[in-house]
Amino acid sequence: MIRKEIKKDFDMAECSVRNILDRFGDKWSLMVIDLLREGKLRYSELDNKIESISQKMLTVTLKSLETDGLISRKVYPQIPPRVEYTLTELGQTLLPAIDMLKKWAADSMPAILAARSKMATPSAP
Amino acid sequence: MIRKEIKKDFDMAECSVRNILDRFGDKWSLMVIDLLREGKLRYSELDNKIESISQKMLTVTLKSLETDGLISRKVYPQIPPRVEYTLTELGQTLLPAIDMLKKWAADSMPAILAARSKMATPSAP
DNA sequence: TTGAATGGTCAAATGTATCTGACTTAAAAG
DNA sequence: CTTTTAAGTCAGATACATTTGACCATTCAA
Repeated sequence: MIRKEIKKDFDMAECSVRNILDRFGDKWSLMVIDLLREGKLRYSELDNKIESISQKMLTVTLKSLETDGLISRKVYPQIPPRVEYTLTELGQTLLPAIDMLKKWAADSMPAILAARSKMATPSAP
Repeated sequence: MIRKEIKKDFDMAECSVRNILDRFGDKWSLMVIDLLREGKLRYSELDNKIESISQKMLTVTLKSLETDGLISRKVYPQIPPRVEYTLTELGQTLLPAIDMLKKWAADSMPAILAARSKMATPSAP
């Protein structure tokens, strides 16, 4: 997402790993979706929970997720403004896949760390 | 992956979406794994199948996947050289998650495209 | 003796995702 | 009259992923 390639909108025929990464391979999109799984969150709440994100990227990420119909944005015409974000039904359908990835990461971490330290000492004396 | 953050090796406790993206959020890693699902492939075969990848990025991607124990690299001491890459068992465990993502993308594409065109014409005239 | 093929490496240039910091709007509180 | 708040916007700088193009070693075939 965010990239130009998206506009080249995705090739129904190919539907490869590339399309997924074009959408979610950025730094924040999946994280925002994951945070919204429990319900509504305001802009500032997301900002606090993620901490390291810049305002600009939070705005950009939320906008692109909204454009794709994965989250919805509700504005309350108050002062100061109040904006709440929730997952749409479409957005919710992504959660099982995210969970699977998270589970894979949790299960595989020991093996990955082991492989990595093996590379550090390639059967050295 | 490839980024520095990886070295900061990943926080067993957090195990969030971030760790996954730090590993696979790049442009090529998941694609390589997906291509290797059917069996061995030589360097040049991967190069041909992906087309748009540069030699350098193919090398870098393969090396980092090997370091993480997801693929294995077998060199045949011939001239000209022959190098074959295969998924390790660990690498294979990632396939179901990839499949789930691909299925999600295929299923959700119509809805995403619809949402996107709705944003293009926000109930205008 | 030149060229092709394989699996690379390296330096430098490019592209683009992301960050920083300043600014905005409107009302309400001090 | 100044500050605070929420949810942004904008310009400019930075970081880093990726590409381009040159190069290497070795052997066989022309």
